[in-house]
Amino acid sequence: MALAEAILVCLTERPMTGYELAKTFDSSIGFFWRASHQQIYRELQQLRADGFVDSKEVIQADRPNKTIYTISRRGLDQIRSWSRDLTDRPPVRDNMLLKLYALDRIDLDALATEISNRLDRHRARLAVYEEILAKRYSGRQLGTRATGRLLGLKVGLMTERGYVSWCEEALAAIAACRPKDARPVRSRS
Amino acid sequence: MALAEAILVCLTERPMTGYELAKTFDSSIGFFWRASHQQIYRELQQLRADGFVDSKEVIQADRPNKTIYTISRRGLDQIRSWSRDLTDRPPVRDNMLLKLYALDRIDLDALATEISNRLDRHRARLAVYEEILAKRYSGRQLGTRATGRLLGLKVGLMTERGYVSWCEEALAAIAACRPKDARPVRSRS
DNA sequence: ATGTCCATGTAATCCGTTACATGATTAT
DNA sequence: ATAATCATGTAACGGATTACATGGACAT
Repeated sequence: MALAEAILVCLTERPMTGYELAKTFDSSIGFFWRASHQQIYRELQQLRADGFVDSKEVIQADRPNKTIYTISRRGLDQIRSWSRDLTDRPPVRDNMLLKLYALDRIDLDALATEISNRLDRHRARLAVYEEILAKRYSGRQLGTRATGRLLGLKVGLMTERGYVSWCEEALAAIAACRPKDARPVRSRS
Repeated sequence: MALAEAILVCLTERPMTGYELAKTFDSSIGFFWRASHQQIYRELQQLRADGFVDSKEVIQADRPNKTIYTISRRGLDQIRSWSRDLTDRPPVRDNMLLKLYALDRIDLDALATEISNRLDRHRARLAVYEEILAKRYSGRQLGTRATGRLLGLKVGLMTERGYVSWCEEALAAIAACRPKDARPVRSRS
């Protein structure tokens, strides 16, 4: 299982609490690996038991106490040894593709709405990636770490760009499947 | 859960046994939704209990008996009503991207091997998709069902093409991270 | 007053993977 | 002989999702 390694990888950046990790899994590393706070707290117990992280409780006045986790030497070794396991691409399970596969049996309006929602999300995500690209990776010499981040970012850019244009094409193709229906509003002329 | 609907969608094509369904989930529909035979047999029990499929046992002489499943009226309704649930993109969890994110902490040779393996797979899958495109969707008028299938195929083509060129770029970038190492064989000149 | 942020958890359920099991037929 | 194909399952485990729970601080 790789949730453990995803957390360890985060902690190579800096020591963090479970809460901060959970937030990180909603943004940066979350682009590659999704995890909820419940998963993270559970896994942190395990990582501590295995000696991959050290923990230190910090008593706070106004706020709840917190526990800061730091990656240990054994944790770093674990990342390296995990990196030698060759994995395959993750399995695909996408409702939208399933719906397309049965396009003649489903509600086309609902699917059009779904694709349109996704189009919005892909555009928004693409904008985020393009901003990161411009701000952090423009025309500089990159070290190993930054090279890896940039390659990951490029997977994201490629994916989002691909889906943006695919969604546009799909919406047009699905609209063409219903030539008899009234088009969704504003087709009054 | 959508495994149920994935099976129902398959059964809109024709009645099938669990075994045939399992094979289908290794090819055509398996490009969009992976499922093992154990999952399928378990789910078929449930679908029958819910009245979404009808089953008929066929006694065979030379071979083991088999059970043929047919989608029912209620099953078709279920597909339609499921198609109205708006879902979001599936969560990403990819070891390879995680390794990239920690490129300075991992074994670069192992990652290069992993990416190279994936490159082979992406090329092979792309060839399959291109053949399907040429054989089944060249220059004809398409009905609703075929339109959906073609749109799905295009997602596949886009994905595989993107990854093929990304893998090539990534291998070059990772090789450039180790300028001091002996290049993997045949760098004798 | 209502909601968001900080900060951490437990419990139940569902889903997917891996391993184990059987047994005849047909192809190399 | 050996492997693949046909055909169907059970059992155990582990990971992910969803729901529930607490409670103060601070902003609108």
